[in-house]
Amino acid sequence: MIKMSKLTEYAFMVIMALKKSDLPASADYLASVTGLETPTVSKILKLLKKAGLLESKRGSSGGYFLVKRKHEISLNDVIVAIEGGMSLTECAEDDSACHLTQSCYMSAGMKKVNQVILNALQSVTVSDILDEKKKITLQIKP
Amino acid sequence: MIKMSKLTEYAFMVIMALKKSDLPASADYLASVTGLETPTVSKILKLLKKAGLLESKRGSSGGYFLVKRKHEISLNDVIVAIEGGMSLTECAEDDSACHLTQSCYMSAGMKKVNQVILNALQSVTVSDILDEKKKITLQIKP
DNA sequence: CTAAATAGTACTTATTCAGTACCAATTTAA
DNA sequence: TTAAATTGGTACTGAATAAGTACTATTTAG
Repeated sequence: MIKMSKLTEYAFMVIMALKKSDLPASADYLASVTGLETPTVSKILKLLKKAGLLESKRGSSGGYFLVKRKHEISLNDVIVAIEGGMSLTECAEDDSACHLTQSCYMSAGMKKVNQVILNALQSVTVSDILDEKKKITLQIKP
Repeated sequence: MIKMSKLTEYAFMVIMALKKSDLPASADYLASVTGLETPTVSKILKLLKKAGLLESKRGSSGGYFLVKRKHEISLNDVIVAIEGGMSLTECAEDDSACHLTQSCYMSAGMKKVNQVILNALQSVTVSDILDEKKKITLQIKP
């Protein structure tokens, strides 16, 4: 089964747990709210920060807080932050990644498929995922 | 990086190598054509057969042959055959797969995103991937 | 100064992936 | 009828990746 890693799933839960308030939330607090282990939450928070999705404040009463609203964070943003993105094949994003390039001609076609999937992932935001009532309508252009 | 497994990539190469003729091609022959190892090709062929994408004939001058045309085999068919499909999260296809169902509400939204990706994978055929000149135009409906 | 919290690194364990090996069953062709 | 070619199935091994854990340094508020 092709799927996102557990860590990425957890990342959505962590983002979910972050309120829009400017008060930083500690890794410990987020762990207790989500039911995940603190080190796991901590690892996720660092990756999300590195990707610019949230900021942190050190020291006592420090913690993490979102710098974007949930409807400004796409599914793709989170996937890129945690596992470096999504691409059906290596060659579709880097032609030199395959030593069979000479005998294999999937690359061009795969790129197009990847683009479609990428568009889908970019069109859906975290807030879309959380709000079950909102209809997700996607406009995919080839 | 979320991506298909190597075996799935190889599966496309193997299908590519199969001519539309009714003459069966042996695993050995397909290995030499694709540059892959025979046992690897053999494993792929068995999975593809199990999924109904091709048939086999035993004995001397036996081998494997396609039962569908390449434009009738979708990207999704191959992914399902080799690795059981694609679903961003377990919960999106099986609610019982997650013990956090009580506290996590991604499921409904994820299902929608998965549906979009599934549509994309079903809309593209093997022959689309191989023919670089053909424009892939997708009609995705929410 | 002290407590609380992030930052960073390194390590361990579990799971999956990729590849290999072997033998049984079947069919064709000589 | 016999031998060679080929699929069918299972089991195994090593490598790569993922997941979780542990420890220490750094920063900040009070």
